Amino acid sequence: MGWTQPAVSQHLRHLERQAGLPLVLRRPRGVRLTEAGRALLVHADALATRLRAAADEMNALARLEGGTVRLAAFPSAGATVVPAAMSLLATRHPALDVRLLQAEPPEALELVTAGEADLAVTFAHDGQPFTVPSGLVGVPVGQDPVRLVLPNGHARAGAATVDLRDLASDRWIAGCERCTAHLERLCLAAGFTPDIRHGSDDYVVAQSLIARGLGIGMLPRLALEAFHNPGVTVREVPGLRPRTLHLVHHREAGRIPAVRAAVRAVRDAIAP
Amino acid sequence: MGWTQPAVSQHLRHLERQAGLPLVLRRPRGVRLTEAGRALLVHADALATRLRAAADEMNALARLEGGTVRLAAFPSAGATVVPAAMSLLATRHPALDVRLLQAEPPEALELVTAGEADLAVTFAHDGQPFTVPSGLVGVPVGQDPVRLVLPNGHARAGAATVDLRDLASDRWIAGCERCTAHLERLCLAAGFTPDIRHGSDDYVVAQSLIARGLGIGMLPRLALEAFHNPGVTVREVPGLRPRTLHLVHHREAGRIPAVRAAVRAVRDAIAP
DNA sequence: GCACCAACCCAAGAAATACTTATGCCGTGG
DNA sequence: CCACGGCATAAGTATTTCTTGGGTTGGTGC
Repeated sequence: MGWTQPAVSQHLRHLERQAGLPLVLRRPRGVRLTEAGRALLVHADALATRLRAAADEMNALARLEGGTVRLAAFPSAGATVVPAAMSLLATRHPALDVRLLQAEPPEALELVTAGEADLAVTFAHDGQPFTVPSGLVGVPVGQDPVRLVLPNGHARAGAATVDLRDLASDRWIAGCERCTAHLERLCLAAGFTPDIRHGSDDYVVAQSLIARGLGIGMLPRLALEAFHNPGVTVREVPGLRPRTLHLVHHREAGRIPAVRAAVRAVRDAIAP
Repeated sequence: MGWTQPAVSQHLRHLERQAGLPLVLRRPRGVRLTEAGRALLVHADALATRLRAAADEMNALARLEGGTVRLAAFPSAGATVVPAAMSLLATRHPALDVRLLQAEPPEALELVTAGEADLAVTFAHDGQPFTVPSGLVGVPVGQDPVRLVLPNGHARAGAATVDLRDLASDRWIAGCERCTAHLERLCLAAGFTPDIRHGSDDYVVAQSLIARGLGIGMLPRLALEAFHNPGVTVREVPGLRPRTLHLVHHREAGRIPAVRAAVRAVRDAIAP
């Protein structure tokens, strides 16, 4: 073990003092274990084995040959970039256990705060302040353009691009709470108050309503990548700023290999 | 645990450096274990449990609430004082496991030397040098008077005591090797060479031979306590020195509680 | 909004522990 | 008889570990 002989002697003496028993008998050619010594050796071997097991497990976690990372993502990400990222992770670190929890950004942040998720995939619309609960940090990982979604055959569906002001008299289908707020702000800037008739944060539901001509709406590209109802037409609105995607985790969690790997994978899935 | 807070912090930092992973995440109201931290905690708990088990076992051995002591004893002791001692030990330390190995003194010493017995019960006749193998120590624990054994009806059986010189023309039954040597030395001192016809270190055999009138012999009191053939008469020989009983163990074994207890018990069994 | 408090970190020094070097003893074997 | 293997002891040094006395941060109560 790279120790000198007196070091061993002193350890032994110390052990014997503590045990209150002789552990070895000194004999002509070396020492011989006493009954107590043999008993202690069994325990010592077990302890050494356990220590090694602990070190092995720490190594495995550090080298991503094990461990778990829990992702909280909003639906349209959970249907697009997150599966892509999970696929990347599966090839890079086959033993890493990745778990997905579906949650809209506010709840996703709560999950991370509560320690029930390691990483949240969130978004913020342009103009919305991107704030995270204290103790968490967020890193932007990409942008997601917002598109206008019209029923096929809508008056403006023929043009390549559409100006918001041309839609002042349309009926609207809104999305989640924050998306609705964003929509209202945009329309206000364009000089009108949108006539919101329905609301659903489910992009399949929203597209069904739109396809039936019950209104028009705005959906991010990710949602349209996840699902595109053939009854709707997608158009760009010049000047419409994309929403920003973020990854949020505990301030210190960036040092956890599993979290780092997940962050990298999501980033790579968004911008290959 | 009686530690100040920085001490804990430093230990934690050290552990994290060694593991290469964060073990806790610092949060508003205290820390929270990471996955690695939880994994390590499981190992730590197991280690602590094992350590306690080891300490408990050492304590049990030190307090004689367990453990084994192996006695090597010659037959006449094994039939008398050793069972008495074992009985004492059983009441004093019910959990102590006492094991008896039968062996004449020379082999008994070998057993102790070889580590196959912890304690040897031996004897030495007066005048015989009491030497133990180096590394072992012997403590005298009592004396065992040697008696003359005659067939009932022997010419000298009528007297209360008998002088050796009156037995110069008798036929003799000898015992073990060392007893035979002792007998020859005694007779030589009395002025004759004994006519040894038979030899047996088994005191039952020897008494059977004597009872049949095939010779006379000398037996220690312990042997006669163990067994007394009604066909023989026991007489004292004035001036005949007793043999000395010894306990022999490894030089350092005196510090082993089980051995100490056994020594005490044998001594108490001999001289209550 | 401010002060306060809890919980943690950091740096430096003090205390305790662990290890090494140097030496000695004992028993064995050539 | 001497040399050597194997261990013990003593003293000095190195290292580790703990405490003391500072901060910082973020939540909480007035």
